[in-house]
This record gives sequence, structure tokens and C-alpha cells, in this order.
Amino acid sequence: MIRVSIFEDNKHLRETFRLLLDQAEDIQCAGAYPDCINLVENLEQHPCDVVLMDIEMPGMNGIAATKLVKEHFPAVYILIQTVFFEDEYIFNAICAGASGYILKSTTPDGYLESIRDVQAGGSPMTPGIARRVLELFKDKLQPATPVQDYDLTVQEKKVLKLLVEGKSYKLIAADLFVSIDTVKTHIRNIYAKLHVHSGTEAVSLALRDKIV
Amino acid sequence: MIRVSIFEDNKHLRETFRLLLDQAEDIQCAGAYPDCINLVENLEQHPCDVVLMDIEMPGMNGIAATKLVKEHFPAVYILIQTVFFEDEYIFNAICAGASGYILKSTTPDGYLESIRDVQAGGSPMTPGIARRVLELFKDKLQPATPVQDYDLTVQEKKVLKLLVEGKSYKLIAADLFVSIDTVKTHIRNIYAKLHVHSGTEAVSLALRDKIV
DNA sequence: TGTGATATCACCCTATTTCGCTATTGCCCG
DNA sequence: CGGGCAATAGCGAAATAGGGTGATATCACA
Repeated sequence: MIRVSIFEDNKHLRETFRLLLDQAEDIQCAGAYPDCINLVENLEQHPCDVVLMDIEMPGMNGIAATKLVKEHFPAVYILIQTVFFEDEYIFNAICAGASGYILKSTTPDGYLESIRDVQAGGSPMTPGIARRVLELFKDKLQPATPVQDYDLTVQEKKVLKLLVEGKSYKLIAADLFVSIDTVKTHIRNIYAKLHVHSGTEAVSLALRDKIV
Repeated sequence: MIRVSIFEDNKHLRETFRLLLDQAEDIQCAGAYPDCINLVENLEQHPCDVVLMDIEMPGMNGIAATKLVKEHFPAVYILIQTVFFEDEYIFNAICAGASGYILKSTTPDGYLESIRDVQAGGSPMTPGIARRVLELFKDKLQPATPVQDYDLTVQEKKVLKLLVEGKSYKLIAADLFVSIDTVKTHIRNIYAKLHVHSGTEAVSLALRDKIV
């Protein structure tokens, strides 16, 4: 028996959900709330396995509520259901700890299926949402690759790397077994190639553009 | 009519897929290949809308192949199908540009559904994979929030920010309308709090820990 | 064989940074 | 009211960084 709590400010929709859930044999509505006031207390008194969470709610929104639920009840799965397709919402919902994200256009059976799915260890997502998640994933993580690598030579990269680690010219020279004047020359060349005039600027650029 | 190309080294499986696809009314097999030799030429001669890609293949693996396909045919959707559940594979497949990731335990109808789904703009994923994607997403992007904020005061943060921008003490002083000696004091305090001893180190730490 | 890129090193000079110590002002809190 | 903290400011010394100029050796490539 999967116990489900509903958070939905629209009264009509909330009651519809409750009926839908209770009508299923393997699902039971543990509670239905119009807002997140006393959220923690409510869930403590009426434990559940899955939370069906609306995003647009008065007072605390569904994203913040998701975070709160996850903090107090890490084992509870949260299924976001909303009309919003925006990347920003999807992104924040996932980071807040949601385990699924479905649009309100889903069929009644779709809701039941999604609840069963989330309880079984899956992450139901409306197809379009899933695509957005993958795109977001790619976008956010792709820039982890160098944007530009300027034309630093191998040795210059080594020097820059050590500079980023916060080492002084003297220490860099010692690390590379060269004289301090050589390090100076390399750094001079690095600055010219990166168009910067100080170590802090170079480090900043190196980290931002992932040259190191 | 959805045209699908198959990349699968197992001959038996490959032929099974071909039969399965051709048996569907709205899907047509555009080609079936045991490896990625002449991949680009093959796809040029036999255009398709969706690629069903195996990960484990001799020679070029499915991840690299995905990247290659996306480079030459950005509009083609790639559906990864594999026995691997590993995070590393999932992660790389997504970054390479895959639009779906299903496990080989899927039913025959599941394959057809996934192909239709991917063509319709969705991203079919085996439930467990979807969950892993969300987890990975959270893990990789969560550290985007400050790890530690040390105990920098407002003014110290401003100074650090300007330091990260590569400004000298003199410029920082001018920006904040204070004397250069005040900047010196702030920087001394910042270094003490961050446990560093140079500007480059401070910048490095500030950027890594997202203090700025 | 000459040319260019890379890596190495030296000397000089100035600007900047780092760090020591001290000190004043204003503000909040018990 | 006194103590703590943030912000301000100053002085001085030593270390470090930044730039100018020039030189040598190696290696690849035309």
C-alpha cells in the first residue's frame, strides 16, 4: 500500500486527486493540504511514502516545500506535478530533491502509474520534461570542457597550473627544476597570451575557462 | 514513417531488431550495422531519423559514436540501449548527445514505444535510469552553491570579489573609496580567514568554493 | 641552411604585495 | 558601561611580482 500526501491549493483538483488515489487498490491518500503551513507537523502525524507536490501554491512554493520535506523526511519521494514547463522550475525542482516531474496534462491513470513508478525506484517524467532534463544536464556540464585553450605551450601550462595552486615564482621554479628567471619569462609569455597583467587575473581566467 | 538505423554488434540481436522495426507500420529500418566503421558514410547513404545505439561494440564504442553522429547529423536522435547501468556510461552518453537511454531488458513493444517517443520530442528512459539521471544531475550541480563561506564580512567579500577580477590594491581602494592601507588590512584578514598567503591562492579558493 | 618556435637563463629597476604592529571610530550586546 | 567586532587608517620592512632587454641552445620544418 503506497501512502500518498497531496499538496495542491486548488480545492477542486485536490479533492479529485484524493478520490482518484483512494479508488486505486494499492494506493491510499494519507492527507491533502492546500498549503505548506505546518508541513512538517502534518507529515509527522500522517506519514506517507510519496508526496504529490504542486509548484504554484500560496505562501511557500512547491520547490521550497520539496527541500523542506527532503530535509525532514529523506526517504519520502516527491513527485512534482505542475503546468510549468520552464527550465528554471525543472532545474530547481531536481536540485531540491524531486524524484519525478509530471505535467498536469497527464491522464488520471498517468498519475497512478507515476506514483507507482516513483515508489518502485523510478523517476517518472513527462516525455518533454525528460528531454529538457537531458538538455539542461548537457548544457550545464558541457562547459566543463575548455572554452579556449589560447596557445599555451606544455611548459606554460605547467607554470599556470602551479600559479593557480597559489605558488610563488620561487616555488614554481623549484617544482619545475628551473631558475626563477625562467619562471618569470614563462609567466610573462602567459600573461601576453591571456592578455592579463597579474597573477590573480591569470588564475581567474584559467579557472573560468578551465585551461588548467 | 520513422527511419531507424541500428548499431549492434551481436548479429542475432541485430537481425531481431530489424525484424521488429520493419514489422511496425510507422517504423522502417534504414540500416543495421555491426560496428562504426564508415559510420558517417553509411548514414549519408542511408539517412535516418533515429539511431538505436549499442554501447558495447568492438572498435569505436557507442558513446564516441553518438558524439560522431551528433557532429555530422545534429538532427538525428540517438537512443542508447545497453545492459550497462553504470553512472559513468549514463553521464557520458547524455553529454555525447543521446536523447534516450533504455536498458536491454525492455520488451519488444518497449523498443517501438521508445523510438516513437524519441521522435516525438521525448526522452525515453528506463525508470531506474531516469532516477540515476536526476541523482547525477543533483550531485553534479549542487556544488554550484557555496561549500563554505568562511566568515568573511561584507566588505571583505567585496574586496575578494575585486581581487578575483584581477584588480590591484590601488584599484580596489579606488573602487571602494577607501585608502590603500584599508585594503591591505582587509586582505590581510581575508588571507587569515581563508588560510592562504597570496592573492593567487585566495582567488583560486574563492572560485573553487564559489565564495564570490 | 636559415627561420621560427620553445625553453632556458641573466641583470636591472620599479611597483606591488605581504605582514608586522598600532590606533581610532562606531555599533551592538549583555 | 565595558568588551568585542567591523571598518577605517597609518607606518615600515622584506619579499615578491612585473617588465625591459638581451642571450643561448635545441629542434623541426621548409
